[in-house]
Amino acid sequence: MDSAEYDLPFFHREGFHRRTCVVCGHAFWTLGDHDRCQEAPCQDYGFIGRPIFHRPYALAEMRETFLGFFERRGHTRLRRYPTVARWRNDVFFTQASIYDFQPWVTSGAVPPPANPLTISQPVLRFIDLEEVGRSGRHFTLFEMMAHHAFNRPDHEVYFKDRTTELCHELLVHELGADPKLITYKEEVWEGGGNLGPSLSVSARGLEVATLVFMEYVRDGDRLKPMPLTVVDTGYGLERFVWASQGTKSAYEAVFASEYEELRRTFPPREAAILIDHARALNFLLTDGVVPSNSKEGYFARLLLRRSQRILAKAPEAPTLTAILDRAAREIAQHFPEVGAHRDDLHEVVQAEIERYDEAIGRARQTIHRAEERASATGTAITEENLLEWYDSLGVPPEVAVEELAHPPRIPDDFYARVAARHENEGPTSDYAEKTEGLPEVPVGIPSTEVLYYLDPYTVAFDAHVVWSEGPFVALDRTFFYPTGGGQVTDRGHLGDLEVVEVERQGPYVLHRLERAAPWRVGDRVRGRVDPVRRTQLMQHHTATHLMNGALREILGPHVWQAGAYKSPEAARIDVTHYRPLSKEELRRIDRRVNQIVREDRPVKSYFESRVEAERRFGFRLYQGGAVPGRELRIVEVEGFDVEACGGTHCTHTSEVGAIAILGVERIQDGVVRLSYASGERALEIREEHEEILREAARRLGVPVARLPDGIDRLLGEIEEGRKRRKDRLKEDLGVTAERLLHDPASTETVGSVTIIAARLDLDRAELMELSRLLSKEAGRVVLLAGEREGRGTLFIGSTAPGVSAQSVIDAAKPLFGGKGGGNVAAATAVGEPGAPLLAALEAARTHARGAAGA
RNA sequence: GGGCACGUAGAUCAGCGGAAGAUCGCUGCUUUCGCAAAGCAGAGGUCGGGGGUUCAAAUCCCCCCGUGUCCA
Repeated sequence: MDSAEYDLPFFHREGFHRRTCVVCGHAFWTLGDHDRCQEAPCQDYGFIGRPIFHRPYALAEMRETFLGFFERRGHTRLRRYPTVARWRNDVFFTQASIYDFQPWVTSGAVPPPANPLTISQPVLRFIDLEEVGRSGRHFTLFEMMAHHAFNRPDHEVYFKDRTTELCHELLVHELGADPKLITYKEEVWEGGGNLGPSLSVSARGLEVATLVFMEYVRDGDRLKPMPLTVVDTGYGLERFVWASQGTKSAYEAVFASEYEELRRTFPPREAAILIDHARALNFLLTDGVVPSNSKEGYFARLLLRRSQRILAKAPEAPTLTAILDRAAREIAQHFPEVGAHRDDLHEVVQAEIERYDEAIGRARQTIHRAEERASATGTAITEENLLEWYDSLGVPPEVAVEELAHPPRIPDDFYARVAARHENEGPTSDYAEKTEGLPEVPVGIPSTEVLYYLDPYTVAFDAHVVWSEGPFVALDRTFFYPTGGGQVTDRGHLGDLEVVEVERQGPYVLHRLERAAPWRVGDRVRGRVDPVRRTQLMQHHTATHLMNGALREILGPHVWQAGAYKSPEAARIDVTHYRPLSKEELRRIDRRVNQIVREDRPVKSYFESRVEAERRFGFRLYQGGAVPGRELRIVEVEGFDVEACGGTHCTHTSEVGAIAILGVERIQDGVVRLSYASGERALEIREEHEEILREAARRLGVPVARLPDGIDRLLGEIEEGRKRRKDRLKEDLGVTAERLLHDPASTETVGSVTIIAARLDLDRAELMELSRLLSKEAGRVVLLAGEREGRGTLFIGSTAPGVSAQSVIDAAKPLFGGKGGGNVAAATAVGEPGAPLLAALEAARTHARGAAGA
């Protein structure tokens, strides 16, 4: 990056000089007399005991100071976004304040909610997990304070110069830092194909802020200017608080009395982990993450189980829920949604603790059995076992070691070795910003005016073609709803041609036709949306909102939508929940949604400013993920459910018709899926189901009401028949056994051994069973030959000590081309088709006599 | 989303190529006024489902389903 990028008028106005750090070699700007950039590790911490700011600030006070400062300088204060970045598929969590505005706002597709803006965004950094409590400055969750500006060519807000000036003013004038302490180190930021210069702001060894200027797009080796430049700043609130207090670690400054209370029971590191995790968990759980074994849920589980493990060491410690409540009280002062719904949160946590206990309990048995086996075989439990148990059973090594009488040493690089086990795993193809082969619409084409929001019932309209390529057509206006928000595409006709798919491409709605479009730009076409399909989609979409509302009402506010799909045939919603739904819960949900339908509540769809909508409804709005834009489209089922949603909806709940729940399944740990249908489809499906029931009842010859009994009876009969056949076979074989024992032709005695030989028409399993009956007493050798489908089978059983069934079969095998084997007690072989089975039986007899006589 | 482990009697599990087992629970009998307990006898299994390899599969291989767990 060209050094001119950093040569800001502000630096010259204020009299900064540009230096080069003698340690890291980076250039930096300063008013002081530094030869180092003031950032760790080039510079040791110098602020411990020597605060950077003019007085100590508490967390809330510092947050307010920051936001107020930028508000007074023309920034709009925004509320935080959820910590779970449901609106993106490349990450699980919001990891920086700018994530709130990616990709739509930063790409220019959607105007920013305010410009410039300031925000305190709680962000999660699981990468730092191991450092928490160790480094003194890392947090799993921290508040990234930021001011952002988005500059278009026709509307420049501010960029590098003003950003740096604001930062400096904050540090020096607002917080009273000595201007000579501060350094602005030149760095290059790059991410997602964009890059630009950045300044990292440090004082006395502590980096307090990063000022990033997203300015270029990488185009091969060259840099192209971005149409929209972005000021992306990040100020660590916790670091500011720490810098103002100069305490030994950041935790004391940030968590104050909370931390002190835990320190009475725990050493510094553990106290820090507990309080840090409690804060992160409060946000995660409030934002609808349910602990589970995959995706977002796993991180909640990780924090929860880690905390629980620490707590288990100290019986006198408060419970996890108590610690969470304590932390929530602090957080709720600024983020009131975090303090709400405590009982529900307790249940989620309690359920997870129980599951953890169960997992460890199960693992304990496995560990004990493994140790018993090891001591029996004279081997030892190894480090490898510890790794295995952690990986597959979830047993932390220190827990495993406690269970063992002769434990191995826990390797120092335990977790590194766990990571190594996972090294060769397949790639996670997450970054799926799919464009699905839609054609690019050239610049300059007027964007599509979408009409379906004006009136979801209008299905016929006239419009003009503004662009077309092959089967794709863009119109100046359309009533066709494109695939989006889990609602599948409208279909219908443009002119005489069928519209098979409608999709959104930036500001355009593209209609895909059954074949190439015959029209030219400017042609007028008649559009007709398939009204039956549209109606069904609207009913399913509105029904989905009703389900969502009822689920939250009945299961609790931890329920968040984790996905939804509405097709003309049926709809489904996936929600976060920590246990399978009971029959009773399902019944109540069914009753409730249908009650709301009958109540014929108005469903209002309207646009409202984000700020106002969030103020009125909170973050519950973002059930389908955060929605961009200054204006939100709100779909409100009066007094029941409100969501930000772009779909087409009924205007009254009664239009949904009946809702029929078709199925519930646990699609993943922590996520439950409900399938249902409404309107005509509900009736159709009910009819189909009834027909199936009637037909089943007819075939069973019972009335529908007695179907379950009928099935029981049928199954009972099958079972009984099976048992009877088995008994009969046993009986028949018993008779055969008696006959053989008393038939001199088949029985002979050699010394103390009785040899029984016979040829029978039985299969292998039957021969085995018969042999078993014949050799109940010791000193018997049983030689049985059977033939089925032209292939002879020989079965040998022996309870005579000197006669090995294996060796008998080996002696007989060559005579009938037999293949097989066995052990001393039993052996079997099957011969070639047509081979002399009797000769083999004779050979077996001869061998048995020899062995018995010897 | 990926790796690993697991799925055998009502429950907990053993068996890991050659004739399906143990413990607890259950049923009956003996003993007892009764209970607990003990002894004896017995019932209870498509070894998660489907393919394949093999003379032979609970056991080895592949696919699917379910559960647990670790990692992103």
